[in-house]
Amino acid sequence: MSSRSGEIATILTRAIMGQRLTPGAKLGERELAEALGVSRIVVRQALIRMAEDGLVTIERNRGAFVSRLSLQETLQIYEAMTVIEQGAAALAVTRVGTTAWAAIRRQAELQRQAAHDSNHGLSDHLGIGFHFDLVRLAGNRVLEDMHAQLTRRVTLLHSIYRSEFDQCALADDHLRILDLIEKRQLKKAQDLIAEHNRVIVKGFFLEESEAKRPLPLAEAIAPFLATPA
Amino acid sequence: MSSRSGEIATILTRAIMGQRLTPGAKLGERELAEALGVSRIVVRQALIRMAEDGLVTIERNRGAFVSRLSLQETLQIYEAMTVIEQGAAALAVTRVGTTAWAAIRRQAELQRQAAHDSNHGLSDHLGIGFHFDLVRLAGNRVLEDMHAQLTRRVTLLHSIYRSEFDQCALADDHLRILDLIEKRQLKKAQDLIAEHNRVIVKGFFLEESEAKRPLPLAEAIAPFLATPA
DNA sequence: ATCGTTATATTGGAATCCAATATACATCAA
DNA sequence: TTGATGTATATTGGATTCCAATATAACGAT
Repeated sequence: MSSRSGEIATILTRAIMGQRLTPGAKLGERELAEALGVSRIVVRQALIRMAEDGLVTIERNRGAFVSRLSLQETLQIYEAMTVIEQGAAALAVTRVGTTAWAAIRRQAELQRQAAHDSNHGLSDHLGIGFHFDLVRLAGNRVLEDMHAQLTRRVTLLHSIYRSEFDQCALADDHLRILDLIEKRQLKKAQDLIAEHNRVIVKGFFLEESEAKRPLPLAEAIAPFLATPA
Repeated sequence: MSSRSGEIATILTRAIMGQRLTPGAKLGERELAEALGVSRIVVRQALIRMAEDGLVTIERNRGAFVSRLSLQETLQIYEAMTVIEQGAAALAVTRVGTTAWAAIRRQAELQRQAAHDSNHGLSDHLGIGFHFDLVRLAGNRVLEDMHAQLTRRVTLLHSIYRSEFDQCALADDHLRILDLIEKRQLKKAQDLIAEHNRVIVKGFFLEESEAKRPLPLAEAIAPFLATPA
């Protein structure tokens, strides 16, 4: 990112994705400017960027807050993600057999291993990566960017709801999706993608997590200040 | 829009969509600030917004320009639009028979009339509206917004390439798409959507239009200064 | 004509200032 | 005590001014 405000936006986005800034948190300009060592203007520009992305909500004369997702918005985001992933699956058919295809398959199997070994952290990480990689297989940057944006927005959910997933089932789904695409059973693959995402959404709303105590702003962003490549 | 920069962004977006600001046009901060009667800061924030949207490209220390679309980007945008419209079609199946459905059907038939009467302007207008309405039928705001963004971006093409479409064929496609959805032949409907969009893309690249002389900035945005509701 | 140098203009950003307004606080009435 | 009202304060949105970095243009020398 060549601009200061872009860097700031990246830092704040990381803080949100890392669940150190949770929905509803106030993002005061002065406070952020001080914590980040930049002027208010740059902070504001960063917040505008993030508002455009949907991660932040700016209220006139009240300031910026980490966005809250309504139930309806959540459902619509997941529905949109499903649409994109289904489309990506259709486009990815032509990629079967490439090295990229082999890679995603390997990852999916690693995830299955991790899930069966109850390595929740790794399994979760690989699971998220799968959806990413599937879209990347489509070879369409525009689609990829839109999907990434939706992914960022649903991260807001993780900060509120604590979900209990059947990691094994999810990992198995991933492998089955790949199988179906390989066998050119696109319709079935797309149906499974839809079902798979429905399960994920349901997982979120089964139980609401205890409210996490919000961190002080400066503390929340601290780990992300050093901007590694 | 509650913020000044949002209003400015809207004005500039309209100017681009109205093809008064064409790809490559320099959007000088000072010049715009003067023409719009606001400070440079607000203009910059507006440009940042639009850059996030893809309509504007900001180059470090060089300024903002109306984005140019590469051939590859164009293809990917249309591919993404196709994916979204196909997904929307799937979701719209449940809307068959509603008043909204009747409305889009009426519009599509109006377009066919206009096309057969060689009323190019009206036909074109209704044709664009069709794709919009189809996505709106899905009842998913997130999907709708993404589609609208892609639509804004492809407008950049209109400013460069002059296309010769077979308006009648396009209008007929629209009606056939509706027919297929009504008959629950989703796969065929989606295939037709894909083919339909492929034809549109091809139409753009058949012949390059004469270069339009760029308007002076102030003149370009003049018609959009009065912001009607 | 080509290359290097200088001059100029523009951007990116900081610091300061101010109006509008939302929130908090205090005061007062029931 | 509780509710309503008015005041104080803090924050935002924006304007203005200033400056460094740098890209572009103008210019001159070879």
